[in-house]
Amino acid sequence: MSKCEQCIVREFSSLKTLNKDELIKMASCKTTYIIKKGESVFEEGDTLNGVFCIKEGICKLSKLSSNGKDQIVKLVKPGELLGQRSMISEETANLSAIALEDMEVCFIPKFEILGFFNNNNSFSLNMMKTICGDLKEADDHMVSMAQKSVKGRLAETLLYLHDTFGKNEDGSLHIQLSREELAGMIGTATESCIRLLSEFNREDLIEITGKKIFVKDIGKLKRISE
Amino acid sequence: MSKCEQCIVREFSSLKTLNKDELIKMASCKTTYIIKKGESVFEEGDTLNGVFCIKEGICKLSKLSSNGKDQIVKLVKPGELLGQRSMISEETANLSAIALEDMEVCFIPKFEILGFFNNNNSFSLNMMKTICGDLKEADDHMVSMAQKSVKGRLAETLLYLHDTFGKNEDGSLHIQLSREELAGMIGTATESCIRLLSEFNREDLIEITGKKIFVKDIGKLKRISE
DNA sequence: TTTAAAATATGATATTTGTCATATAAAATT
DNA sequence: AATTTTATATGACAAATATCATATTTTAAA
Repeated sequence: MSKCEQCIVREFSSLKTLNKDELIKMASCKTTYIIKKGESVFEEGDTLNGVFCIKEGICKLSKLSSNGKDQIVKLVKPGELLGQRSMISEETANLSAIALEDMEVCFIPKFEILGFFNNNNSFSLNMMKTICGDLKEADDHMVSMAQKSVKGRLAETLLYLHDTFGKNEDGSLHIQLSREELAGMIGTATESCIRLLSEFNREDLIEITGKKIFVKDIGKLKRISE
Repeated sequence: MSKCEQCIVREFSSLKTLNKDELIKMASCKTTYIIKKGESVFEEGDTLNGVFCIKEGICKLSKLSSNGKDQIVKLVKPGELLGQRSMISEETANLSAIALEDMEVCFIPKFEILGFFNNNNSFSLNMMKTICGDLKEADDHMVSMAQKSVKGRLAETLLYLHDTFGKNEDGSLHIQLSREELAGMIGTATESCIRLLSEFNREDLIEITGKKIFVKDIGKLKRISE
């Protein structure tokens, strides 16, 4: 059982407000899991009796739409928590969490989190702020979906991936999504997504080499996204 | 200064977890405002040093998109609170709140709410649950926007208005939006919205008499929305 | 009441996007 | 290495949606 005190990712989530004793207590309750790429941390409809803290690996939060397509609602990075919403609402999960890379996550049981809520006000407030941040993101995302063209959404998403997950040494986007997943993020058909990527490539906004995507003209992409 | 204890709408929001003393304290801090139809409670970018509790009247929460159109993100009813997100995040308002009917709202200052957070755990938890509920709604709404056709979204929205705000005595939808506002809810051009309403009317899914809309075939609308 | 302005409605047309078919390339399996 | 499966790519076409023009109706204002 590793010590939570020393875990670097703790710095990024609401868990940073916990004191030494609370961290020790948490370390004794937590369970660590390895989730392989493509596997789920949890799925829509699952009951979550706690939250997951991502130590390593990126995952997608997606929802199956009534038309049979998977919409990716959000990408989640190390340091962030998963499943707070369902746990707090006492509802089953509204989204599925699927690993885009091999992941390492720690599960922290509900009673532990509720205990922190009761005894540590800055923890509650911090968690509330995080959820409020998610809400703002979701509202903004909704407006994009409703008001922007598919092309605008693709440009926006490429910039988001670039800014949020960074580049590899060769300059390509660090995060590698399949065309189907990218289409699932922007809410369009896979073929449309591929077509627009080719168009962006032709117009030198990006460069495509196999699975790798290089963002070449941030300014123009920004203009297209607006 | 009216007493919050006796205010019926208190029953519907997180404020229901407050005890008698807290309510008396709140009553002495609050300010009541009358907002006429079309006026704003607050606008995008405003700094909110507290929350508004809606005593009467419905309002829309909308955001101006980069294409110049207003997207309606949510409608808010009496009993609900406005502005919690911005207050908790300590950010300026992300959305504008505009009255769709004459409204009566009470403003409760931030220090008061933060005091309740500190002293009343069930208040914090309840507020957290509300925000989590908003987040779930927003995620679901986003998936609809991304995956459904305009027709599906219109059907969905009509059912939502029907189920959430009810009917007048004559059977027409209680809430009356302009075609432009309805288009702003479903994220489409006003003309497209009008055209589809006419189509629904022709196919006897709804009946249109001037501004009044009568939902006639819930089953078919449900099918179209999926 | 008359006039002006705004909202609703509809047609014509252009653009965007989805669907289906098919080809090629890449990855996984035998 | 050969074969199968899956992912990517592109063309052809259909369907959905936006835009622009204009008519009509409703509402607001003079």
